Amino acid sequence: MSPRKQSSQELTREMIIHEARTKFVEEGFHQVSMRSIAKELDCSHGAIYYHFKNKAELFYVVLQEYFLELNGIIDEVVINREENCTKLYKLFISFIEFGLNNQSQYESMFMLRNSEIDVLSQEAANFSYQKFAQAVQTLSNNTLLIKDIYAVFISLHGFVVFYRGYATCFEEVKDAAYAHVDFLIKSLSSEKISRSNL
Amino acid sequence: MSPRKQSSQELTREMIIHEARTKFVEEGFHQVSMRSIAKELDCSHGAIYYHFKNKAELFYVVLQEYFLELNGIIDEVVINREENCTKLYKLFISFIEFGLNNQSQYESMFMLRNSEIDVLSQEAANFSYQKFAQAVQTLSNNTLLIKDIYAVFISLHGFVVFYRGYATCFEEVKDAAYAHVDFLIKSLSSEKISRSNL
DNA sequence: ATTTTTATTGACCAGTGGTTAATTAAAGGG
DNA sequence: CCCTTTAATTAACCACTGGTCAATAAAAAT
Repeated sequence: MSPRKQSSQELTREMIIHEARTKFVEEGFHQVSMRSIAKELDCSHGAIYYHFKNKAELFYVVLQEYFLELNGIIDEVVINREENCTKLYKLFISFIEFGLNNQSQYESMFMLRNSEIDVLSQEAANFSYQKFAQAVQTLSNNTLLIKDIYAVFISLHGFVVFYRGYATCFEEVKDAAYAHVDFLIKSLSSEKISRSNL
Repeated sequence: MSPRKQSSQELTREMIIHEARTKFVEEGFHQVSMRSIAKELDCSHGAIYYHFKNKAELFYVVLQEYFLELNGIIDEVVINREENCTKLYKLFISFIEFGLNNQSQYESMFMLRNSEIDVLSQEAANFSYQKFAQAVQTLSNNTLLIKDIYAVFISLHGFVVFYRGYATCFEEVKDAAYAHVDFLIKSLSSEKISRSNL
């Protein structure tokens, strides 16, 4: 009856991305179906496959924005004019805050395994981690061991993963977050003193 | 043609659980379909629904075993005749080891959110955590704060979640695990000294 | 005006979790 | 031993999922 719409209402890549992002943020990768996106855009789901190879590729594009956002947050903290140790603290908290205020995104960015989408975004995830590690290194005046930075990252990751789904936003668990970061910084601090024999 | 099989080859709850467990361990909750289990058992997938309300309930039963296994591991470490600090170290390593050597199970036990199965196993997960916390408390001669024990648990959790999918077993990342646990214990140790003003 | 390209549809595929009427084997009762 | 009841199973069905593709019509190029 009507293959190809009139140009005024033609589907664009941006329209799809926009709708995908909206639903993705609300429901997460697995809960959003290509058909539900198509329905919202008043088109058949087949049309989306003309613009994107598959679901993973579509959401990979959406995810890019959030990797950029996270990277921007890291930059922002480092650039601030404050004490290094204050900035370090804020960096850790900001990471957790991002994770818990963007739970669907965080899941696809750092948690999914063997699901097509993570294969694509693995590089971006790695880059964000490198950025994080570099920031920590800088803010600590290069006094930290790489493996300890890794340990911090993994521990922050654990916090986000643990509270995800249980808390709906950072605000709800900020006290626990502060305590967790305190705990990690305590370890980092004791490193500088007692570590030289291992 | 043949509703109801002859008693010699009737389906039992145990047969289903056994097959479900096998596939579950290999592929994980979401990858295993009720139909694939049925196929292996030479029955229709509808038959499984006679024995189990739904997929979540079936795998919940399977998961119980692994909660017990984890609890057993915790007990074992505590009971050993060794230095408390050695046991504490082993407890942390054992948790990571369990997580990485039982990745599919760990995912359903501690990672899934809002997927029916986690609602059922939340209680068991909480119990296992309590057991872990109690063990830590005991092994540290009650010198630790609850929130620090929480922080350790979350950080260990982070390690498992992070390496899951990337490593196929504990052995592959044991060095990183040792370093991570070192990092956490360093924080716990410094607690005892410097913590009294917060 | 005609051809070519581009975007879209809708039917289709194989798969998912889950339900249910119909059926038959087994168990229980007289 | 027959008959009824109960328990277990099947197959067809539902509404979904991601993904493909021939047919088609609008738009662009000639």
